[in-house]
Amino acid sequence: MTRVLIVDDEPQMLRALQINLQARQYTVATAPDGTRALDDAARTPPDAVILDLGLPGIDGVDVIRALRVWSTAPVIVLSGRSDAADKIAALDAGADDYVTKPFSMSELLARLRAVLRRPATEEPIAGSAVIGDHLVDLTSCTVRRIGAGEPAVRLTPTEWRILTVLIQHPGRLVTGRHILLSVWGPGHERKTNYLRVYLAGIRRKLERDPAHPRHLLTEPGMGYRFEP
Amino acid sequence: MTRVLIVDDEPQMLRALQINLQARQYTVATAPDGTRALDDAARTPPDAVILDLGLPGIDGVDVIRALRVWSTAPVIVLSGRSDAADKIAALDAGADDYVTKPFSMSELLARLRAVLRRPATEEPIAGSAVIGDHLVDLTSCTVRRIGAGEPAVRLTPTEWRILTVLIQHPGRLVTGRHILLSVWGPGHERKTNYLRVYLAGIRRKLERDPAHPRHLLTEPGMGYRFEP
DNA sequence: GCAGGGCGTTAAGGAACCGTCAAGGATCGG
DNA sequence: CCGATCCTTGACGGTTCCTTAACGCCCTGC
Repeated sequence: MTRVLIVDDEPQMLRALQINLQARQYTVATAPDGTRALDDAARTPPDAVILDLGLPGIDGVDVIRALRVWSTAPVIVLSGRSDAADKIAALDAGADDYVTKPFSMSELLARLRAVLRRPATEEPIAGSAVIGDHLVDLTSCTVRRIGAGEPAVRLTPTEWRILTVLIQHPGRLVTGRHILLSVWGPGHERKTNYLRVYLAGIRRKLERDPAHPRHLLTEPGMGYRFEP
Repeated sequence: MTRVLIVDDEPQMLRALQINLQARQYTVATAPDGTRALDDAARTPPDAVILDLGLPGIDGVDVIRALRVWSTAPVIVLSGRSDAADKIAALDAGADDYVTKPFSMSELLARLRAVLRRPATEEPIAGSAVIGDHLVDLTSCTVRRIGAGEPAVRLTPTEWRILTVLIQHPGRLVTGRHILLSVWGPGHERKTNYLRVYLAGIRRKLERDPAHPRHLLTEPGMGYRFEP
């Protein structure tokens, strides 16, 4: 059964969506704000998320980002605002579609079918990894020194994105081109010097001996590999 | 470089899209109608398609269906019609997104980034093979010594490409010309000495007795054969 | 027996790649 | 406005890899 998480603070809208989805045999979970949505998603991972942007508390775009750290479930954004800037922010944060209110229920259902159609969830995503004597946790974006409890190391946003790509393919080779596409987007495939700079930084922060890495390996001419 | 096929019958719109996409480093192909779009897509498969629904000739929805028979490239539909019924028809035919005119160019670009973000790569069929006491895994580009867990052997990019060609035709003869074409491309069919050098290197790394190979065999005057 | 072609092996030069450092620009918050 | 942080960019030295040439072996046909 396909599991859909609906996040909306208006009870009416929540109820309307819930009824329509359940009538189509979807399993529905609901949350009234971003915090509880992330909580529910972490406990029982959904197959898709319908997310209202006008939430109390956390900003909707931040909810998408937090979700994208560990989940690839498609996210359809609902919003009353039709500004291009809002749409771009949500889509670039990781949303799969953006629907402005008022919307047709049957259109929303068609868009839901569209995002669910693609090759369901691929490989289970690793949420954490051990590098050197550090525990890297992608779900909470923290690095703790093993033994000590203090988050001694801080990584920059770009460093997190690169690490995420590598850790999500444990043991496998990841080409430089793939990292550049995932992190910087199309048009940056040639800037291999970025990788050199950032990998050096990440290794300096995490590896025990940055000059002789044991987990973040370089395959000359091929790319990089995270070796658990 | 990401390749985008734009299908639109209005030269103005076509040109505007083309300029904007090329400025973002996309490779752009264009087609004025459905027939030529399908033709172009079949010849050089695009990574994404932007499709105007108001086309002369074939109906846009049929173009989507025809494309979906063999391609999984994401399709973004442009349309002047905002009826829910039209959207549903296009989305259920296999489109990934539906944008109504007039639209913001930056929004369209964001939606393009969103649909291109997905798994992106249908992985080329790969496999694994046992050579000597080594397990060669093409999907992760690793060589592990059977028994031990350490990846003791490292192969260079060219060695991987040659091995891939051979392993993907197990038990069958592969001509030297075919390997040279696959690995070095057209114009290098005569450089058979490359093969001698690299096959020697691969055998030295993988075969138990490189002088008397048991898996990477030479067929004198013909080519090479991978014997599982 | 001998010449010749195809193949295996080795070594060296040059190109491409990678790690490192440092400086300049962009962005954000105070 | 200023400082801090992060991203971008260029340069340099070291390493790996690709290319090329040379030499020896084996087999074949004469």
